[in-house]
Amino acid sequence: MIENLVIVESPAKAKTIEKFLGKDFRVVSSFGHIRDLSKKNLGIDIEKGFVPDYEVPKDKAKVVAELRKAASEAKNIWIASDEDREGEAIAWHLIKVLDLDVQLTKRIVFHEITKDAISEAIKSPRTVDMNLVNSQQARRILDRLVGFEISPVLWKKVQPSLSAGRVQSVAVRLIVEREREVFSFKSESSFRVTAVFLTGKDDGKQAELRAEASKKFPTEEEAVKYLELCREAVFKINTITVKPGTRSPAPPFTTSTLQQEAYRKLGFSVSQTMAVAQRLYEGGKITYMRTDSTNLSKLALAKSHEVIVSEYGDKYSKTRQFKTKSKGAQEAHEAIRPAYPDKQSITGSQQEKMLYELIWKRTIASQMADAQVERTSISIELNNSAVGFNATGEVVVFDGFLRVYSESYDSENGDDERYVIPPVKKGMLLNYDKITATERFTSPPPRYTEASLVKKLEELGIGRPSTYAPTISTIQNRGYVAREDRPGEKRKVRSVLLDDNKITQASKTEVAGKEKSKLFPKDIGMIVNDFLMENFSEIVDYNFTADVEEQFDEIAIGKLKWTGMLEKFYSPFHKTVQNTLEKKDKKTGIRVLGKHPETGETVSVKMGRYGPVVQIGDSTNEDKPKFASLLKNQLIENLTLDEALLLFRLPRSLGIHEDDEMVVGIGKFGPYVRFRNKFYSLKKGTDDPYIVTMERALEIISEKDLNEKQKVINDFGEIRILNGRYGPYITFEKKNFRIPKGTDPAVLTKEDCLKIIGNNSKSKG
DNA sequence: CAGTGAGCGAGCTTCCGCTTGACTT
Repeated sequence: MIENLVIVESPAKAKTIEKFLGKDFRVVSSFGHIRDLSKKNLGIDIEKGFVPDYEVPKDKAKVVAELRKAASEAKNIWIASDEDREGEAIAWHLIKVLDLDVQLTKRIVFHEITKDAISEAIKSPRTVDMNLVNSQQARRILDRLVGFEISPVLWKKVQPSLSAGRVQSVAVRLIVEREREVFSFKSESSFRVTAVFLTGKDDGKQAELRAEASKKFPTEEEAVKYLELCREAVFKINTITVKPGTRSPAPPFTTSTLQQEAYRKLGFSVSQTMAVAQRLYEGGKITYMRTDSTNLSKLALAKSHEVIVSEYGDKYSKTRQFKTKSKGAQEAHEAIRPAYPDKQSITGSQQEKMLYELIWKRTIASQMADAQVERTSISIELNNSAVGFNATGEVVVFDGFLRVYSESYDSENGDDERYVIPPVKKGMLLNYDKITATERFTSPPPRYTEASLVKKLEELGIGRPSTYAPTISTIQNRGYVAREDRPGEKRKVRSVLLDDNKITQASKTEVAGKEKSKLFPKDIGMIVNDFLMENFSEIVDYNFTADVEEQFDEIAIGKLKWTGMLEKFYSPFHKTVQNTLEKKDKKTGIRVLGKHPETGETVSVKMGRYGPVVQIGDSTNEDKPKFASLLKNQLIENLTLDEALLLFRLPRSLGIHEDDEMVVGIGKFGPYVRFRNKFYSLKKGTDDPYIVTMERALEIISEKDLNEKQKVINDFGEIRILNGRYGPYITFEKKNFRIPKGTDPAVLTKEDCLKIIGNNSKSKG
């Protein structure tokens, strides 16, 4: 018999807490929820008043069995799941599943994982709060109703296996709407005039003063005119203002801000960040990584203060507690911080080190003094124009937290480099060194990255720290959106230069609209989004979650009955579902592009069985309609008639070579030549499938055939030695094995190969 | 891997949030 059994949610937390509690306590973990709505069917008896049908999922059976055993051997049972809606529900499910006594089971919560906080919690146990549990049940059931009633509508009206949900459907909506904004955006250009002035040379030294004209010029002509004025002008410093300013550090990391910064500073994807953070957490190096709180424990505040004072001195320290701003935050945990703030670095993988250092810096910086800056603005007047120049500069007087950390932003143009203004005086006359008018283009709103999408969802109060990464995976797995790159397009940028009394006009090309790892909607995502907007606008409303959250909060304080809340939501919702099923047609996103210029047949584009497809003609005619698939980056939404017609020019025959036909086309992996049932990729950038000739195709074919011949170094039947991208290797039973350095692969015998295979499998297994 | 677009029908898909491994490459 054990005296006390404490159940927490996470095994790593269990380990830590057991150390603090001593011998009389055994601490075990539930690994999150242990019970959920039945997987089959809806799992809710609506007629009886939304009675949930709970079951222990297969993968939790073992955990539950172990918990049962542990519970039966303990005198007192303490449930220390998190202090939020989900945590309270976990506690209640534990009581139900383990057959515990509601009154005798002690419910406690830890606000932080420190010895003091834990001993304090043990002193004041309570019982489970059923209002809070009911608000969780309402949340769970509402999500199930939304997901399991709308998804089947999509299977019928759009495509099988699709899904809709309170969170994912809004995430898709954001991406679809942003793409449409980008698509309809019209870029405008204007000319920005910048100057480099030379200050007077009192002591023989000339300094450069960079400034920008107070006005932009809409046309090149106007810019030239202004530069002509500048050529004759006398420049005088009109005003100088110096204003002190401060900059404050950002709060410590939450899940969302960690994901954003790790993406911007380290290039980690959202799921990568979570995986690395999980390892740091399990290794006891950081606090829990799924949190919406910016709160730091007293211990962390004190430790950080010590570190800052000893490393940087007293005046760099400023203890702060940040208020969590995000909507719907539940604050069951601390912010993400180093477990031991005095450890500036750790051992581990490169990624672990980098992420840890980021967390350390952010935490420490949050406890440091404001930076003091001095912002100088200078205005320069011209004697012959009302349009003058302005120069702004910033000097850091006291670096404060900047010494350790400065936050990154998503903004594309990195104009925020700090510029130091040279010493100047009011009334000083300046000569120009050169003045440049450069064409600037307005840019469309930026497409979402995984990280900026998380930020937006958090702002809307949609999703939770534990679901940001999975949600982003889901909408990609369903094919609604994809993370893609775009090469961008070249455009001409004009400029006018005034130098040495001469005005010259020039232009160069730059690449605009280049994208790296951005979220793009796919056709099926756009079709599903439009379908949901038409039929379930309430669910995809940006405020839907916030509205229901308000009601969950009322349930949690006993002001609203959870079944009543569900009833009020469900009856109109269910009617909409049935109405949509009965009355709405199948949605294919069809667009008629026009008439075929030669045959006059209708050309349309839509979602077909195997993906987006262009169709010429229809089945009412004598001739069967013709079909062609869209290319990878084309969308149903903005395909033109010309682009559609071009798709029918492929695949095309190049003619007969040695009795066999040679065909060129575009497949999943780009343009190809097919000959004797083998596929040969065309060279990117050099070969165009629409104009490539048989002669060139033969070159490509013989090159690849030669490579393939060279690929096999030796063939022993099951075991083969091949030349790969990373050098020679052995392949055996679909597994690949590296050949030790310094070994000539050509002389290896079958026995040698078996030895290498044996060694490698041992070290792995 | 690089196609497909005739039609029928059975059986399957799906949510959000809380937790980690167990899988394969």
